[in-house]
Amino acid sequence: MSKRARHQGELEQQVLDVLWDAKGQQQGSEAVGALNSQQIQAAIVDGSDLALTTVLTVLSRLVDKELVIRQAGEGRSLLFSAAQSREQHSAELLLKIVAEAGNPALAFSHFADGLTAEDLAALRASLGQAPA
Amino acid sequence: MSKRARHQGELEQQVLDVLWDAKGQQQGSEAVGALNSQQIQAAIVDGSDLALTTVLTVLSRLVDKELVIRQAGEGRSLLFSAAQSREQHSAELLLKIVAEAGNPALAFSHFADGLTAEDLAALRASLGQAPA
DNA sequence: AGCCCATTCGACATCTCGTAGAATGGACTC
DNA sequence: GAGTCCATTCTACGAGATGTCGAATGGGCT
Repeated sequence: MSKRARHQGELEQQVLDVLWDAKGQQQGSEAVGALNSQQIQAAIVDGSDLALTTVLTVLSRLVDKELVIRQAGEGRSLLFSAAQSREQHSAELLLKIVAEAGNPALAFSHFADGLTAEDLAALRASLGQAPA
Repeated sequence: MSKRARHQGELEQQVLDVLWDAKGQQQGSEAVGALNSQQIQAAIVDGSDLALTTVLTVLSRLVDKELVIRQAGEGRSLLFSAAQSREQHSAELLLKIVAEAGNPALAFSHFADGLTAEDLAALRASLGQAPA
């Protein structure tokens, strides 16, 4: 035996991470962080040797969830890329939670209490304000 | 056949909502929003007539997840209550996302862009700052 | 002791996710 | 044009989470 089936979306997350990292280091060219299946397979650390089809299946599911974009590449190959940056994705998750929160103001207050000083400063900065 | 099985955690969410609402309107007494199974069953809108055992099963799973607290009530009955307020729970989710975000500062910036003016003001207020 | 009712157990169905072998189909070769 | 290769797609199965209950249990009460 070898790789115990990861839990709850772990593999999907790893694939997304690979794609996000690729998108991050895009150097001004055209193909913004688009990778083919084998590049993705190779980039998944984990030490485990996942079958290429496994990677493709996951990719396919991520495309269905609109988290990944699939486009034609050289010849019959396909290229995959993250639909958004890691941070845009995080922001979307944050917004969704706020939207579902009964009392956003109260939730924010608890949220602020739990943030590290560093993150707190970053948040203030992104709100375009000087620290209190 | 009748109510098609809700999707992905829908019922658990509804039960939590009932418990959160109950906790919200606690009127200073002792039993802070603690309800018994039938009260919860009755409070679940949905029009569907869920079996009491179904509600109990869900409750039991929520207790395992430590989202709900179970305590002894009158006689052999049990009382259930939300472990935290809806907002504390939201805040926890927000913090978890921030913790997993690669670049919190960037994520915050996208987050702020997506907030409504009202929520933005609330967030600023909770950071102890005056609006820009 | 026997009855009642709240609670707990055990089950089954569906969906999501990990994992991958078999089947397909187009491109390239001879 | 038939044969071969290889990327992609299909199909499948196992495990875990969740929805949904009926059957079995167990503590009180009469």
